[in-house]
Amino acid sequence: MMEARHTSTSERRQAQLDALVDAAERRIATGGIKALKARDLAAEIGIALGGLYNLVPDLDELALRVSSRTLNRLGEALTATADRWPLATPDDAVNRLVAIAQAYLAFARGNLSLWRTLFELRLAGDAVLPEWAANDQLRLFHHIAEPLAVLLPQQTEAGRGLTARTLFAAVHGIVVIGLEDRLIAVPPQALNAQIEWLVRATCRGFST
Amino acid sequence: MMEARHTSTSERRQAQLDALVDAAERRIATGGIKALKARDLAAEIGIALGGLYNLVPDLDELALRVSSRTLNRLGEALTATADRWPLATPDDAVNRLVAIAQAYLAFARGNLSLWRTLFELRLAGDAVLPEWAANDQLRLFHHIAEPLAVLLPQQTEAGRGLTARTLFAAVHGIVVIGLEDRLIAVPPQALNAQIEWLVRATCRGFST
DNA sequence: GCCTCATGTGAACGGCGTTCAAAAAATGCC
DNA sequence: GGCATTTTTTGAACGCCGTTCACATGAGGC
Repeated sequence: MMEARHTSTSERRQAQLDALVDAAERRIATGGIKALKARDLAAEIGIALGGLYNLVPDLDELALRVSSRTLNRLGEALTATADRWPLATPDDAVNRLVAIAQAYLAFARGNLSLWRTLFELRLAGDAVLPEWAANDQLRLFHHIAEPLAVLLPQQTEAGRGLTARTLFAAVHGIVVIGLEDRLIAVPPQALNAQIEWLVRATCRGFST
Repeated sequence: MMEARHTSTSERRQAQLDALVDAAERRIATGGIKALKARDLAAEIGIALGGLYNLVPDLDELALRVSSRTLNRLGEALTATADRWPLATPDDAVNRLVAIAQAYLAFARGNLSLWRTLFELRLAGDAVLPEWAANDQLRLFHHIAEPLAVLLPQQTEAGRGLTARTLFAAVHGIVVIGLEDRLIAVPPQALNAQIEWLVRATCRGFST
């Protein structure tokens, strides 16, 4: 053991785990979740096949860790976009919502495989969602709920949360189907315009 | 060979293929696409393992055939719903669109695993979508485009087609995320109301 | 130096989709 | 019917997969 000085076992394990998640991320980004092979990963980070299971209980959890990273990068992208748009008037709110939706599309386009695995992951039977994953998601919804507070000041927090989820899901639907070449969908070059139209239309729906 | 009289080879092959797709459909409906195992299927329809590949080139195509059935049943469900709603006035059109969207949700709920495999199927690299599959999809969009013609008489056919795709994708997004227990989403009991709200809001967006 | 114990290893296991040489059945011909 | 030829069916075998576990390896305390 002991290749670097002052390196405890747990520190090395953490470094190996980081390398593993790095490798997993690269492989998913290149070849999708189907490209996550135990033997390839072990070879890439220089440990024996069985050693993987000292770092991670199974490959599903590895994909989950990659997804967590992706979700955080998505959050940063949305934050960066939101910060570029003022939020004083209702018009500002609508514009920011449009910008966020389009940033979502841009992120999905630019991180296609990683973004897809966010939703392809179906955990085995027991299906207990780790709480950190839930928190990651809640943080995303905040980006939508915030402008909604300007647009719908009279609504309750819970009501706006529901609206935020609905709006997100609708935009998400356009993006999923639009980026899926197998389906007859909104053509890729029209996606931005259609998303903008949908967001503006639903926002107009608030006032009537 | 020859167990039933006047049964040609090709007729028996067709019967076996039907039995195979039946079995595949049952297994997907029960356990999702992960439950589609070559050995189980062969045993269930009473042929040898290798015999499967006389009926179907691989399991992906089998899943595709099941998906075709599902798509057709979905089409029938939407047709039945559409037929129950008049289409004389713009108000009628909006109401019908809402009804169709909710019928889509109901179908997804009632055929969860089969409906999911419609979208989980990612065909290998070459990615040529069989034309019959494309036609199935086009027929579905017609159900949305038809009311849109009443709502947007001045628009071109192509423009309405684009709107139909966008509207479908948005509703689809709410349904996918809403029926996915892994994600924080619109709670199931609120799905109907949220879908109705979205459809009505976007329809109001047409006139302004 | 030596014992102890945590850590790392890779052969092995069970399961998967798919293939293919060989067996079996059907068909054609006398 | 009997034999040769072709078609169809069979299941053992292949290669790959995720995961496990008996064993080897090396570090830390004495």
